[in-house]
Amino acid sequence: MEDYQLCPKFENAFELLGKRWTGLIVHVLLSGPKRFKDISVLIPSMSDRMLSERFKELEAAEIIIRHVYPETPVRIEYELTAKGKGLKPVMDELQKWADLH
Amino acid sequence: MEDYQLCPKFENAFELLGKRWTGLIVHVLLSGPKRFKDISVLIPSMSDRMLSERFKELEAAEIIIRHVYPETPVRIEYELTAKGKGLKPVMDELQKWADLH
DNA sequence: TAATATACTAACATAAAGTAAGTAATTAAA
DNA sequence: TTTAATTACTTACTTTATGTTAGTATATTA
Repeated sequence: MEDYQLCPKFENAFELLGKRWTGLIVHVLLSGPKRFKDISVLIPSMSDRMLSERFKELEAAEIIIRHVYPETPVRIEYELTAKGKGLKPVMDELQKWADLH
Repeated sequence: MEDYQLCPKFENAFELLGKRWTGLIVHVLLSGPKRFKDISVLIPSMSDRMLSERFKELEAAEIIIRHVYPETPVRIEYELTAKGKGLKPVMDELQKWADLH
């Protein structure tokens, strides 16, 4: 039961970012909405299967929204929500750290 | 081959933090050096097996140092290196985000 | 002598991720 | 008009990562 001596919010945050690909997906979406294919090209080492799964998780966590444009052919874009965009400072600090070390 | 359109340093950073438990371990070590048992108590949902494995990875990445004090019984402490402590701003920003959302 | 503690390791089971192929809808090319 | 190409996925199967349980070596205390 009483499973956390440490902040449960922080734990939840790492349940998301501590999964492979999640951080990179959020990172690339910080530069603007993208289509499925855009991201799979930007992160070629990730499989489509994983991208599809992560999108669903991030949507459920309200970090991204899925927009469907009923054009022909249909266009689907993924965009960060306000909550998702709120991760920018985290990503910026991580980028600084990565550059330094 | 040419596998990244995005910053390889950033990708490497997420190869570490994008693994389960890694972030939480770094986080608790930010409050000072800890013993194996201390951390396993602070993060009870993580198994000893994982802690042991993560310690090795973090040591290899030069994010933590392992100190052996040849007392009786022997005491072993894990401490963040300068590189490890450099992750504090990242963790701080993530904590802010977690509090807000 | 038995029990307790620390810092692990080993063996095995389950869950997550990787790989390869396939699907439905549409458009363009031969 | 069959053939190929594109997007946004899904399905089936394999491999890797993680979880679970138990065990080890060393030492101290009861």
